[in-house]
Amino acid sequence: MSEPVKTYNTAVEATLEVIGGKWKPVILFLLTFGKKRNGELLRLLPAVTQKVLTQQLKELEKDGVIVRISHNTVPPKVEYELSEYGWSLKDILHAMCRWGDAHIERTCRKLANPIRPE
Amino acid sequence: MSEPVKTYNTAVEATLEVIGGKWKPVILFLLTFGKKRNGELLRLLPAVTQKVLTQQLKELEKDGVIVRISHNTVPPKVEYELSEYGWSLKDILHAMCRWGDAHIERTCRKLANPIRPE
DNA sequence: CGGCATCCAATAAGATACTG
DNA sequence: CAGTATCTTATTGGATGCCG
Repeated sequence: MSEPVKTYNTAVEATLEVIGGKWKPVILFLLTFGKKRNGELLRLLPAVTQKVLTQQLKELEKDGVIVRISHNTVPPKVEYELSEYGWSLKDILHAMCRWGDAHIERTCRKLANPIRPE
Repeated sequence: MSEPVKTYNTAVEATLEVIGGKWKPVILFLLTFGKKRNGELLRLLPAVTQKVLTQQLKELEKDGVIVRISHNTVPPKVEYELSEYGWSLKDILHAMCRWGDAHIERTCRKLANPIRPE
């Protein structure tokens, strides 16, 4: 009944298992600029629904790359932040950001509301 | 009828549009070790079917990061290689490989047939 | 060998309503 | 505010057979 030990053919596959979700790299990237609340993430990612966001956050938490901080207040306040382990993804995330910038330039597309550190 | 200009909220999204497919980073990573034939890729990625592989390769070609080389022989021979633009993804791919190595270590999983340069 | 077409199953995502 | 539950639709993926 216990999980069989997973094997991979390339190490890249192991990485994808953690950050391979459609929105995970973007969420993690946003968190490199600091803690974010659920509602903030929804505003920053207009194309993502509450359901999908919750799913992705739960998986990221289960994989130990983010931490969920629930303040017991009324109204509720929940914050998400990168865990120490999550910070080890910074190189990948920022490389993806740099490549994306160049790719947008190349394809004549646009950054609507470039998100940069506050 | 023409494609509207896409806009993004983060540059990371633009990157994901190119390498966001489930197998794309792995395929690209394998190609950093040199040209590969269709059949080779199928062998290296036992979990991927011909149909899915073909799809991913086509999209990568359309996005300009790989090149399809079709030799007009019998039997047919088709090779795929990184384009010059595709090589600009190297930093991301190798960062993903390094992180995956560490993650496998951390989670006590295994690399079945570690793929390294020939 | 490499790849396409078809059909069908599995999974992911959207809409809406409701709750502590 | 930050979710959950349920239902429905859309997208993705597997299996099989055929073709240049």
